[in-house]
Amino acid sequence: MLELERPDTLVQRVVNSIREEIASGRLLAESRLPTEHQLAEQLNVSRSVIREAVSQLKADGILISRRGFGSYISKTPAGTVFRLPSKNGHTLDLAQLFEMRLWIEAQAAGIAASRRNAADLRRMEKALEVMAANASDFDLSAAADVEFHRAIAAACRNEYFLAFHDFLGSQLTAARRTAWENSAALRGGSMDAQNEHRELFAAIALGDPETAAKCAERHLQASAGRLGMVLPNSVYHRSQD
Amino acid sequence: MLELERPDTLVQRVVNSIREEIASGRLLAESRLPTEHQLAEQLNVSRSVIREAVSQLKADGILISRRGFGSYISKTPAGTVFRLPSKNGHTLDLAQLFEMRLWIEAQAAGIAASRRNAADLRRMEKALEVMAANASDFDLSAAADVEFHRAIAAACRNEYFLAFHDFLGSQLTAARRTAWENSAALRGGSMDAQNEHRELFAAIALGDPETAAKCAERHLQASAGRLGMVLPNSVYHRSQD
DNA sequence: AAAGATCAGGTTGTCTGACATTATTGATGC
DNA sequence: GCATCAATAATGTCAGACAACCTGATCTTT
Repeated sequence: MLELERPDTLVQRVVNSIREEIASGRLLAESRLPTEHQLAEQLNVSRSVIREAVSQLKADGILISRRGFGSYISKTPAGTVFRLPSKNGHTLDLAQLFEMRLWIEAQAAGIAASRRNAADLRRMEKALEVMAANASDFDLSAAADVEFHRAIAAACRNEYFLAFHDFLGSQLTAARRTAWENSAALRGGSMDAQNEHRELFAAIALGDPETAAKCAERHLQASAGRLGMVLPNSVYHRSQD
Repeated sequence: MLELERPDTLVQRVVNSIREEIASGRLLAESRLPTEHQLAEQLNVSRSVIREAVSQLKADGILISRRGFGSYISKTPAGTVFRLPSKNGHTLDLAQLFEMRLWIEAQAAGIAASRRNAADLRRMEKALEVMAANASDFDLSAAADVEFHRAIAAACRNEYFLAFHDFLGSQLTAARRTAWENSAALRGGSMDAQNEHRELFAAIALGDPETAAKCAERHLQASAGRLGMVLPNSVYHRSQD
C-alpha cells in the first residue's frame, strides 16, 4: 500500500529554516532575530506564517520574544524539550525504544531497592494483587502492570526520572499500537510474567539492588520475547569479545 | 531581586486550555476539535490566536490537522515530546536533574563495557588525552570531558539513549549556568577527575560492566561534590534500613 | 442499478492591513 | 546631570479575504 507524501507547509519550512540557522551557528545564542516583518520579507511569506513558526520555537524554549523589543535566541538554543529523533520522519525504531526502556526500568529497579519505603512496597503489592485477580481481563491486568512498574519508578524519588519513565511507556504503547494492532500476544505468557514480577518485587522488598536490576532486565527481555521482538544482546550476560 | 509576574499571553492560555480539555478527558483521542472559527468564537479570541495555539500543539504531536477536513486529537494525546516537569514554571531542581544524569551515565558505562568496540575505545582515549594535554585550558578540557562521556553513551549503540544523554547534558549545563555563573569550582579537582576517568575507562576497556557502572557513579558523585551540590544518598552503598 | 463525474459547502493554509500594548531612544527642560 | 516626555519600533491581537483541499450529495452515463 503506497503513501503519497506531501510537501511541507510553509510554517514547517520556516521552522526548519530557523532551526538550521541556529544549529549551523549563523545565528548565535542570545543574539536577536530579525523582526517579523523583515523575516516575512526575506523568506517571502506572510507575517502570520512567521508568527506561527516563531510560536512553535518559543514553545520549545529555543526563542524568546518580548513585546516591544523583539525576539532573540535563548541562552539554551538546544531547547528545553526532548524529541525522539526520527530519521525518515515518522516511524520509530521499536526495538531500540524498547531496549532503552529496559535499561531505564532496570536502573529504576536497582534504585528502588535501596530507596523504597513501606508505602512503596504496599503500592507494588497491591498492583500485583490486582493483576493476579484479573488475569483474564486484559485491560485491567495491563493497567495493573503499568501501575506496578510505575510504583517502582516512583520509589526512586526523582520526579524527572519518573516523568521520563512515563514518557517512554506512553511512546512505546503508542508505537506498538500502530505497529501491530494485536497486542494479544501478551495473553499467553501472563503466568510467566506474574512469576517474574514476584521475583522482582521480592528483590526490591529485600533491598537488594543488584538482584532487582537483574530481575527487571530478565523480565523486560522476556516481555520482548513474548511480543515477538528481537532485541540486541543482553547487557550483562553477553559473551566476551 | 524580585521578578514581575506577567499574565500569560492569549495564545498560552488557549494552549493550556486545550491541553487541560484533553487531560481531563472532555476531549477524547481521535475525536475532532471544533473548527478554528468555532474555537475563536467560543474562547472570544481571534482566529490568529487559535492558529498559533493549535500550531504549538501540532508540533508536540498532540493535534493533527488536515487541510479541508479539520483538526483532531492524535492517537497519542500524551504527545511525542518530553518536557522536564517544572512546578512553578521556570526553575529546575538541579540536584534531581544531576541525580538522574548520574543514573543514566552509570547505566551507560555498564552497557558500554559490554558493547564497546575498538573504535569506541580509541575515541574515549583520545578525549582523555586532549583533556590531559589541556588541563589548564578550561574550555578545551571541559569540551573533552563532554566528548569522553558522549563516547561512552555512543558505545551503547542506541540512538535514543544517546539523544537523551545529550539532552540531559545540555539541560544541566544550561541550568548550572543560570544558577551559579561560576563553574570555576571545577578547576581545583581536575586531577581527581582525571584519575576517575582513567579508572572508568579501564573498566570499560576490560569489559567489566559492574565495575564500570560503579566507577561512573563514583565519578559523578565526586563531580557533584566538586560543584558543591548535595545529592541524595548513593544508590548502591547506602546503609540498610 | 451501478459506476464515475460534477458541484456545493465547509475547513485549514496563507495573505493583507490595521490597531493595541509595550520597550527603546533621544530630545527637552530644569 | 537627571527626570520627563514624545517619537519610533517591535510584538500581540484583531478582522476579513482568498486559495487549496476534503467530504458528501447530486447528476450523468453506461
